[in-house]
Amino acid sequence: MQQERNSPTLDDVAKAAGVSTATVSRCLNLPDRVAKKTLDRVMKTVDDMGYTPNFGARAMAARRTFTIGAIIPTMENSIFARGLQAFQEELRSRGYNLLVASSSYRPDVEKEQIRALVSRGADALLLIGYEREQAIYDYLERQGVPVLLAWAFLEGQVQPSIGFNNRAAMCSLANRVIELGHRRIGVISAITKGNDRAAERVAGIRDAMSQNGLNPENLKVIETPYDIQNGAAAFDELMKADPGLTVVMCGNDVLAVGALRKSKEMGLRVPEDVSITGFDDIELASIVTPGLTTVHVPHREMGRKAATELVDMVEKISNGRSAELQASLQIRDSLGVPGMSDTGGPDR
Amino acid sequence: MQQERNSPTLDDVAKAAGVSTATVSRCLNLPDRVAKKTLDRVMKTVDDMGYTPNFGARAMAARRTFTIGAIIPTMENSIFARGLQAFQEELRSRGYNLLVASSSYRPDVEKEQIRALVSRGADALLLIGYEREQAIYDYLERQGVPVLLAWAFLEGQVQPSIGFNNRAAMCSLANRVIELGHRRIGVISAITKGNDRAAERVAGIRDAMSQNGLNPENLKVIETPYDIQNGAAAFDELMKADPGLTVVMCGNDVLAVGALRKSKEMGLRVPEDVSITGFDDIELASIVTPGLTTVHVPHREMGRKAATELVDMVEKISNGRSAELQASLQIRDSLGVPGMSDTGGPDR
DNA sequence: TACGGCAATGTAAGCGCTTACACTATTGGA
DNA sequence: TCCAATAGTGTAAGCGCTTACATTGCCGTA
Repeated sequence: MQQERNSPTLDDVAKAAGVSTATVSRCLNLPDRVAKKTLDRVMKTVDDMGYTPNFGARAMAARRTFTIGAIIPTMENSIFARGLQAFQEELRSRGYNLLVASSSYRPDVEKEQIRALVSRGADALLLIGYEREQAIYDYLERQGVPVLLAWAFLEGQVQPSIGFNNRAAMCSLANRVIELGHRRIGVISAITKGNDRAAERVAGIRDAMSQNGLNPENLKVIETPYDIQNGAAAFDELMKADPGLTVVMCGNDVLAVGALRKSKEMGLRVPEDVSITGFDDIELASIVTPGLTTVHVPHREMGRKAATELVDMVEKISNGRSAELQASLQIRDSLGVPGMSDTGGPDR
Repeated sequence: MQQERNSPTLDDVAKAAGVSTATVSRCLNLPDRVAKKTLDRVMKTVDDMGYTPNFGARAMAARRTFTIGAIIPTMENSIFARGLQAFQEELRSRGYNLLVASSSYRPDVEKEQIRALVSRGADALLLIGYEREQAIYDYLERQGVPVLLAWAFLEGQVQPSIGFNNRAAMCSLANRVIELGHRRIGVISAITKGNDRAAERVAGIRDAMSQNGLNPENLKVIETPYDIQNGAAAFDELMKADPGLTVVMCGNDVLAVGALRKSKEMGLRVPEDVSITGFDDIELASIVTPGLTTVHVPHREMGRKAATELVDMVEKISNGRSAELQASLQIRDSLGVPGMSDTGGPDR
């Protein structure tokens, strides 16, 4: 069961090329410290032998990996995909690699993944959102691993972060909703426990209600895991509990798409009978019919900025600067004025 | 610029617990070879110090990583997400980890990623499709790294693979299309160069044409990269070049969704004016309106089987068994009979 | 009582690499 | 002509872990 790898080592290459291991190593890492002639000969040998350096050994000796780890809640859906793509591209252009892990929105899994990435020698870590045990931040500090948070930005937090204000963004969408005349609002949120983004978004809706003289207590909220099916089920539950709802605001586009689909099944027209809004502006939002009114998040910009900042942190150019990006409303057709329906508005 | 990590090492733990490094290592890896009392004391020390083993060092000493690498063409879209998720779950239950990389459908990038994963000590590799330089297989063989291919299955290939017959699957969909009366078929395919799945799918359509007495030469094919926008553009081009097309078969669902959207913009009704089909049956396929008729691929099953087989290969239980899975037609509303339109069919 | 056997632990040799330091030519300036 | 500076290369000490082998102490048995 012992793996019998006989891949060539630095030593093998050195012998074959008739130089010392130091020289081979230099050819690979600091080519201009080596005579052209030697370099050519060594590189040819490297190619001929199909030599690949052993990452573990290299990391151990050099005490760096040029690898940055990122832990996202989910790979299966595309919320983070675009941002991560940009993150990776930027990282690569700076000479770093990306190691991704996903936590399935589970704090215990995230913790495990953090240890795994540290164990693998990640030079720094990108994490999503603020909310996690303090012990984790302590651990990371002790290990000397810089961390940057993304997809969230809150004044006065200790941890450096690149993101936007989820609460304010959702509040501004809710204001728009209320402006249009909606009074009876239902909410389908992701599970807020352990997920500050989700919690902040719901809070943003309540803010808007208060600002407009509505009682936030009246807000009906259903929490459910990130999944189209769940969005559909939640919509059903919400509408059955209160058929007078004129708008259902969803914590993310995926839930909103589920709601949209369910509304169709229930024979409700959107936005005539009921309006639906999302959050994130993933590609799907522009594809469904009607197009989803949502909050546009600057994923790519966030990914790019996070990458440059994190590299700066690793290279001690910065010791962690936060940046707030702006999310904007993306108005499409799924949000309308209440009471457009022939069957009579709820407030007649 | 030198990272001054002072994270505790095995040695530190050993000293603190008053035992040798060997004992600490055993506590971590073979707990039942250690006296209960010692074990408890050591584990407590490990916890207290926040010790995390250094993966590189461990890999080097143990000559195994319990990590399996997978290189997929893209993370951004969800074709592979579901399969990969299942792959990972199964891997985890067998005590292995997954390391993912994406190649952006570029052979050179894939090659680089393969080296990177080998360099990181992957015990085995999962690759998509057959088509790549022989040199890569040779390299992997020399390195002693088992490989399994997925998402494709072809008789008589040397490499073990878990997948389905793309050609036969698409052929069966095309047969259905022709059965319904379609004669003028347009195709939007992914780039076939370096992508055997894409090429096989187009070939499958030609097979069906031959079988039904149509001339495969007449098939109009546009190749374009995997992206909704591109699908839309290709649809536009196809329909402008030949407005008489009654059906556009797409190489995957993403392109099909693009085509669907474009058809709407062009004022063409689906399937009355033109039918559209996809391939893969990603979630999106059931969400768009009309629902996409497509080929259902057993992603999860494929991921699961690939994981068990790959682990068996690493553990020398198997030296590579192939398995063919069945893809099936998923009939929805985007495929209809030609000439349903009031505006007159092409063959009036 | 003596001793084989076993359980628990320790000792130390690497695993494949980087890099500080040492060494040898070579070069150019005084 | 001599010497300092410099370029090119080699030597060897680890980096943090696993594991074969050696050692120790204990038990049960003859």
